[in-house]
Amino acid sequence: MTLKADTKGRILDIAEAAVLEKGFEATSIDEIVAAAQISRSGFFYHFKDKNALARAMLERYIETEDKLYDDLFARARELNDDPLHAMLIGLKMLAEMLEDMPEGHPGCVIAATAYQDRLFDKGVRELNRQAILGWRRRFRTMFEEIAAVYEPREPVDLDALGDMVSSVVEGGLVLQRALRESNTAAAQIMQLRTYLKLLFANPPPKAP
Amino acid sequence: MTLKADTKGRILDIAEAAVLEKGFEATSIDEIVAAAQISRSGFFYHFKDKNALARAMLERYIETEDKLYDDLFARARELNDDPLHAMLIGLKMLAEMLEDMPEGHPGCVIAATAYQDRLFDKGVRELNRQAILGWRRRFRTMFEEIAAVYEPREPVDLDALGDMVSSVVEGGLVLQRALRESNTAAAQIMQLRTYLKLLFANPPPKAP
DNA sequence: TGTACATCAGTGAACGCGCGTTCACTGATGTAC
DNA sequence: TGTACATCAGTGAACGCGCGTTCACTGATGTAC
Repeated sequence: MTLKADTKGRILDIAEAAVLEKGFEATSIDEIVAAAQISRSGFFYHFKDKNALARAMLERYIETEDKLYDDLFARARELNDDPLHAMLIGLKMLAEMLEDMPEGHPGCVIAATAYQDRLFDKGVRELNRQAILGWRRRFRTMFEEIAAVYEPREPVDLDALGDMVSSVVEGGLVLQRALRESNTAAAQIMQLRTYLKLLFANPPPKAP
Repeated sequence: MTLKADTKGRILDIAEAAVLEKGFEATSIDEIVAAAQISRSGFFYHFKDKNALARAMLERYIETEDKLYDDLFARARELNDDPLHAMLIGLKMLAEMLEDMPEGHPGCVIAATAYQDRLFDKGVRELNRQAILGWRRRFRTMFEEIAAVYEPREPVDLDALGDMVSSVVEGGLVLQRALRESNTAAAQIMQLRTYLKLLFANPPPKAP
């Protein structure tokens, strides 16, 4: 990994932005290498074919997103040790983050590839699937912790509730892109937050 | 519109299915005409170019979806004249409909094109935008009616709540596609339903 | 310190295939008088 | 009822351009002895 160049990372940045605007098939290697200021063969030095680019793009995106969630909810937990309040703080921070992006959040690579999955091999599709399942587990664990303290007011499937974080983000981003607004996704996260407040409104059974 | 043929409708059916699997650019006119059993030039008799296909596809999809919402929530309202309960019944029916599709719901054309919008002209993008805004208005009106009877327990932005129906459907479908499950979207709608139950749980102020 | 070789990060030219689109044409059905 | 013309729903061949991929090659840097 050279300091100055990092051509591979540059290619991935360019590809990601282009894929979110036009889709994978419509993003040509020619346009990528032109923007990255290398030759076509330079591209094939880094990626054996176009599918390898898709896989690398997804792997990097998932890693980044996982780390973001790790950091964000860890910080939230530092601010308040109660699992419910930590979750509410984390969602607020997530909403603020999305709203503060100058050009609006560009969208989610997972959603983009989910609607083009026949273009990719089984490995890429499985990567996508595992990412979503990972988020389900992540948030389910957090909701279990909350439900152990605050009894839910309505019966609730914790897997579905875990999925709801991803679902609301993905749905919000679809709407935001289609509307060409910049705060739709943040508003949807705030709705989820209100839902959780109402769902877990019962005070802890035993206050020490 | 010939009875036997309806070639144009057949083309749109085939194109829609293909676009949801691979995206618009990767769906070739050749594969469409092969499936529709006409020649390439037959395609260009019905659509002046590929962008016209996209527009027609979206127009038809939006019309179908609007009619579906019209029918579904009208039926729900017939079953219960209370606006809240009608909404809850409507959402349940929507969830059941999604869950009962044998192959799982194929996905939403709006979402697919939202992540490929640079491929289309301004007209198509605006069509997309207006569809989402139409759904926002539709559901906002219904929520206003509900809020006039049941005071919300938490302050809530009714535009965002209106968007939430689309958002949860879109998000659920993204997850469902990525997971290759068939009931994810339905489960998300049921979460929204629980949210609404909690949000509008206060009984009507004046029972007659 | 010098030399030999290996690896890294590319270049430039060429390939053939598939794509969207155009064009002149056609046979069946509908309409005017 | 017959004829002339128009419209509908296509066909078949050809077009040129852009795409992903391959191949032989290269100059700079790193490593072994």
